[in-house]
Amino acid sequence: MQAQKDAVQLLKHAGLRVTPQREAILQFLLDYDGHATVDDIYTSLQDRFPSMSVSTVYNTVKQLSQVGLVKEIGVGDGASRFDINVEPHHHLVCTRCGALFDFYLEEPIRLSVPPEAEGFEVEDYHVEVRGVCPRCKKQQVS
Amino acid sequence: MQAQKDAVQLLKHAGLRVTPQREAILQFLLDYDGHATVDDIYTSLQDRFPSMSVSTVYNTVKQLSQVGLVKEIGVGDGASRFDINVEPHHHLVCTRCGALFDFYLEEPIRLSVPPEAEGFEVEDYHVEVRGVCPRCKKQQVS
DNA sequence: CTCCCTGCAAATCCTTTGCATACAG
DNA sequence: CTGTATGCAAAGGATTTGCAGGGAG
Repeated sequence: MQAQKDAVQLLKHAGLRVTPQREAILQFLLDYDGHATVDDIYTSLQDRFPSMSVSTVYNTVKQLSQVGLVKEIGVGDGASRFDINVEPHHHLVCTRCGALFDFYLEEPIRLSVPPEAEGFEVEDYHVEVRGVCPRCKKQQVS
Repeated sequence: MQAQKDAVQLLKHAGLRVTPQREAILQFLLDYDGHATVDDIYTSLQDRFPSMSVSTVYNTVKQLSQVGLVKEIGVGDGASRFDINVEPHHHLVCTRCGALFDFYLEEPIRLSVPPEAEGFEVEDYHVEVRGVCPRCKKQQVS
């Protein structure tokens, strides 16, 4: 099976031990269309791994994100979400329903740092655009 | 006293009832140099309002941010922070020490939204730049 | 064989909620 | 007066931690 092998390879290549749980979690994220929360992962894998604990999911996603296989995105309140898309990209967040969409910047940001932060070494940045998604716009009383 | 009056005026102007706690909280934020957490506010006002409860602080900052007197910023993990600077601006976050700096964009972002989000109505956006602040850079073992 | 991962439960942190009382307008 | 804010305590959700046993390399 191609997909399963991918997860294993990715883990090995990242220098992580390959355990059934890790493989399943990574595979789940690879297949998942969207941005999964820890709970999404945990719940969805209950069938196959009834004994898997939440902390394992937390441990795993934390390590996956440390080795750069996934990206943690924490927008607004509630649970963090995990994104298999590790390319630099950003997010639209619907303030009504919480939906999350990826988007890309047409050009990189240019920032002017204040004197106190002179010399700040930028590692990464993330743009969170808040607004109303098309679906919620339609449902608005007009 | 000039400063105290400011807080009262701001509250009145925003249509909020003026209570001693609200006045103190808003005043604290006006004077605070940085981005205070609920706990910062709560702790700092313990002297003057030993009986003030945490929920009052939460209630108050929530309302202040609803009327636009402060801005809530939630970066990464941990507690939300509140910013008296309500102009559109963005933040540098130090991944080592958690320090937070304001910055401004030299020009607004231009985004390309994906087809699924066609028609997304942008209300606001916030850029979170992660990296190493000058102080932490110096302390790095070199 | 060794060390890391897992599972479990408890703990922690941040935030919200319900309700009775007190106070601003 | 009336309605809202306050204080208190308890609940809630997300995440972390400690520890013993199990499995990967």
